[in-house]
Amino acid sequence: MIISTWNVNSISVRLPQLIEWLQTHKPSVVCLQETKTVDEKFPLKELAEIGYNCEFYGERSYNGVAILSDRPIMNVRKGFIDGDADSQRRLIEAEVDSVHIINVYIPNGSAVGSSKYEFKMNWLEKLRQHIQHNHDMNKQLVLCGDFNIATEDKDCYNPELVKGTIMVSDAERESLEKIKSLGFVDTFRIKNQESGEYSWWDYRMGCFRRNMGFRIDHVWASQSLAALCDSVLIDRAPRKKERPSDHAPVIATFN
DNA sequence: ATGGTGGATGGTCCA
Repeated sequence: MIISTWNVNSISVRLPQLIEWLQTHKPSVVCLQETKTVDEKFPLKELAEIGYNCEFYGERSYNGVAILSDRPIMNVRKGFIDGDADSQRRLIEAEVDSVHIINVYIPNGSAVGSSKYEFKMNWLEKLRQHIQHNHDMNKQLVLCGDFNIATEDKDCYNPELVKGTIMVSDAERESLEKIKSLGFVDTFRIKNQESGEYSWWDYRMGCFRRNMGFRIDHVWASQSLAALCDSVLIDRAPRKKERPSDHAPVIATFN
């Protein structure tokens, strides 16, 4: 079973690339972030034509998440249960073949100390409480998406240069670690301890060409599911295309 | 310290 995640930065712009990518890799599940479209305009038919069911939670211009699968998507939930913080659509969850999937687009946070940073920190705490109250870590559970946090120094291109800034600050990492300590494993790190593998590169300053990136897109799994993890790959191919998303897909394969 | 680029949108906001 392949479970993947991809911040597409507009599903309407990226639809041809997404369709090609789905047909190449045939993932059982792909979690999308930054779809940037209202639900009425989600390209349901085009994706159904290539055999994918879709559940989505979008809004105009910003944010938006979706879960696509070639299998039935069950028990879909959108947003936080208490309804708060739903002004931004960043969370969708479902079950596929008895695997519980939580797809998140964690706020970017702009700059440490800004109001958006405060929103990010609050959202992280809200996510932790949500998982603690609504999920069973003893089940097969996935938390994946664009986390907008590089968890270790080796997950960014120049740790000294970016130390303490957005996506790598201690407070962000600690808040994310609290979620991880509920019982998640970073599947990418099960078999790969190397630095220099990133999932996001800024469009500006030729960052991709110079591999100035961050590994901020993650597939985390509960212990029982992580034990079945075969491989995790960051697929840089779509990032090399014309008009790419600034993020690369992450592909996790489970037995 | 600033700017660079890309998407949605229709003058800026967000990343």
